[in-house]
Amino acid sequence: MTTAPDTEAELVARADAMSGKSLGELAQELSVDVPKDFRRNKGWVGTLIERVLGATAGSRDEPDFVELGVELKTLPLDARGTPRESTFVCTIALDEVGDLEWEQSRVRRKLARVLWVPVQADPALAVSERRVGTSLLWSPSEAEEAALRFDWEELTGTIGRGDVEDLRGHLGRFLQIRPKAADSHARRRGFDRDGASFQTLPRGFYLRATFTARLLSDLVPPQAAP
DNA sequence: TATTGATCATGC
DNA sequence: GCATGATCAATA
Repeated sequence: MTTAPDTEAELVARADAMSGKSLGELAQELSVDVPKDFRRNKGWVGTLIERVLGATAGSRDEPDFVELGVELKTLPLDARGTPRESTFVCTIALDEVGDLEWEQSRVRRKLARVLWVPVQADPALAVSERRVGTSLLWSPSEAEEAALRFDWEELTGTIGRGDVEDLRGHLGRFLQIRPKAADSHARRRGFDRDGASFQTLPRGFYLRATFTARLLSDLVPPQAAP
């Protein structure tokens, strides 16, 4: 069990030491089995990287590195180096988010400081052969935060008006709301237009891949066009 | 083929 | 049940 890093510098040093290694190598160092695919192990890469870097495992509503206030997110990249998937941020308290301000939001807290860890996710590569890239310790720029805030206010405003059922995945420029549940039958409390409590599908905030792609393009200059 | 909606495992 | 970690897979 790796101990938690004491400083951001130590965290970054660990991330640098990890870059270039394959998931197979890292799994072997930790004596964990490598699945053939992620159909029944969807969080496997994230959990593996957590352990490598010494994040506090668990399901608490806290940053992965509590002392540092840093959140860890892996970023699955396709063969071109572009994120393949959106990034889950947090679940939504549908019965209270309408009363919150952006400053108090879980989205803002979660994204205040993030260590992005790119990992190859080209389906043509065997899981154990996929390699970890160069991590990026990131905080949103003013422009990025303003953009996220805009989406957040629009989306939570819809919830606050009692129109949660109008929320679809296509809403939101960079931040979107999609189901986040065990299955489509899951239910949790929300409020309708009349303020009456009712049961609805649990939902979460996700960052679109276009947003995370930008972060990486700031880190790695684009290759010259062929 | 990009995206949205659905789903899987685990800990407390 | 709800939080954590996400990817799968049907659809547009």
